[in-house]
Amino acid sequence: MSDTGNKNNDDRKSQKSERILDAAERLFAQHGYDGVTMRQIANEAKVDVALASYHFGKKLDVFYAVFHRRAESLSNSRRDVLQATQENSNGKPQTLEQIIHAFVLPLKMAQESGDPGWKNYLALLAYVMTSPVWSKELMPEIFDKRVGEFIEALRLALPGATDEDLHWCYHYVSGALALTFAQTGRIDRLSNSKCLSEDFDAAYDRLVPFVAAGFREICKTNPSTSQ
Amino acid sequence: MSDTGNKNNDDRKSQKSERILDAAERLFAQHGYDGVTMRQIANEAKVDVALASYHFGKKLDVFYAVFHRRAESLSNSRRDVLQATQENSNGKPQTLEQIIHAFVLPLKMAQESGDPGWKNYLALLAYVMTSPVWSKELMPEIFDKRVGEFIEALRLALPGATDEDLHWCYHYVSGALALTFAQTGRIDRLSNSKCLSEDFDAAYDRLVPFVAAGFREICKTNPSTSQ
DNA sequence: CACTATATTCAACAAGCGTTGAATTAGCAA
DNA sequence: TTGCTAATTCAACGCTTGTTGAATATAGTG
Repeated sequence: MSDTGNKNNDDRKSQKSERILDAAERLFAQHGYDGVTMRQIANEAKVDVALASYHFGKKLDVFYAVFHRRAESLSNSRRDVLQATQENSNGKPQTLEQIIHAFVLPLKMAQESGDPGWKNYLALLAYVMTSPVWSKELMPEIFDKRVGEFIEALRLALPGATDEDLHWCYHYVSGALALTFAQTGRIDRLSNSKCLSEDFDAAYDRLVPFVAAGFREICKTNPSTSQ
Repeated sequence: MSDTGNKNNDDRKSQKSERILDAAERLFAQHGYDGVTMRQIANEAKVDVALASYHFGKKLDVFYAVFHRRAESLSNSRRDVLQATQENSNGKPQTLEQIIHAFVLPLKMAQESGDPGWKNYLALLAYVMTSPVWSKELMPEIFDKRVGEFIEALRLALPGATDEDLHWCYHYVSGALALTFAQTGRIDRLSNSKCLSEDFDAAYDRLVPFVAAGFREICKTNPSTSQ
């Protein structure tokens, strides 16, 4: 399966430069930035320790390269899916479930793409999102603007909701997603393996109605005249 | 305020040993285990670098000491609050909101205790919860059993709910809480400072009805005879 | 072939790491 | 005081870290 003789079309992707990013992605996702050494990355990628520096610069630049390799693609995919569902509902406001589904669908697709790199990347994203240090540095430049579009769509579906309510509810969604990405295996243990961390189908299919109900509960208009 | 002359009743708590744990707690919560050096801890605690090893052993033992210092206290407090509300509702099953409130109340109280150490500890807990490595090692021994009691209480309030539904919903709550503890400051930025990471009142007061509605949506009995 | 640019490895550096044994201080009992 | 013990500092150890300049291999071009 790997000894087919096609020369460099396939090899482009399996070059050492990409192998380094793959290894770093997996290791950073599991142990965090400071928990990984350049030598570990090189070992896992089966290259010399100096090669990562040659291609990407300092260790911090390796981390940035890993983070940015899939960031734009994922962020754009989320924008596209949200836009597509907006156009499909002709003028009418989308339902809450549609919006939330559009928000998580690209994540679900990434998880199920078959590429283990995507799973590692989302675990890395969970690490970045929950880190007080990295969150401030890396989330604004690419992912925060998508949140703004998401919130605007929600505002249309939930007229009368306050900014505070919308953002706190989004915050809960964000946390639930991050813990799902992180794949800690805790739910497996707590549920006696009735739930599995890798079962993203189960996680996402319940997440959408769960948070939709939560949004409706928090953002319902205050009872003024019962209408 | 700090130059009162009482000799050793107050000083017991401000001894260097405790100062080391306080410093380590703050640093570990912000930068993770590998992002902190023994010398940073000693600097922040204003003691010699060898003192932490003298009191606690290796760096890993310092981390364990920090984690365990408040773990039992927090875990027991959660058990007590849950038991107390169970006894107050005489035999009748508690409402969802009561159960969830009992689950988060000790966390809210810890945050608002005025001791900045508790804020740092909960941020450390978020770090541990979301780390694939630490979660497996540290969550089972103390915190996981409380989750079992919590789920059992939920099962009474939500008859007919499956184990899978209950655990996935708990997973969402857990993630939302972790991101709240982590205090990344992201919600401040996204909401143009209309929401504040340190505003745990706002976070918890919305969290309870939010997840209660989510639980009801997911765990509602399949429509058999409308009752 | 030679030439060149790129890719990769080798070897080594200075700095920082966790840890520890010896020396010093502080606290307290006799 | 003296003696004893715990607490704290000092100084240094061996090791690992990220990084880099020189050396070597590889691939493509003429």
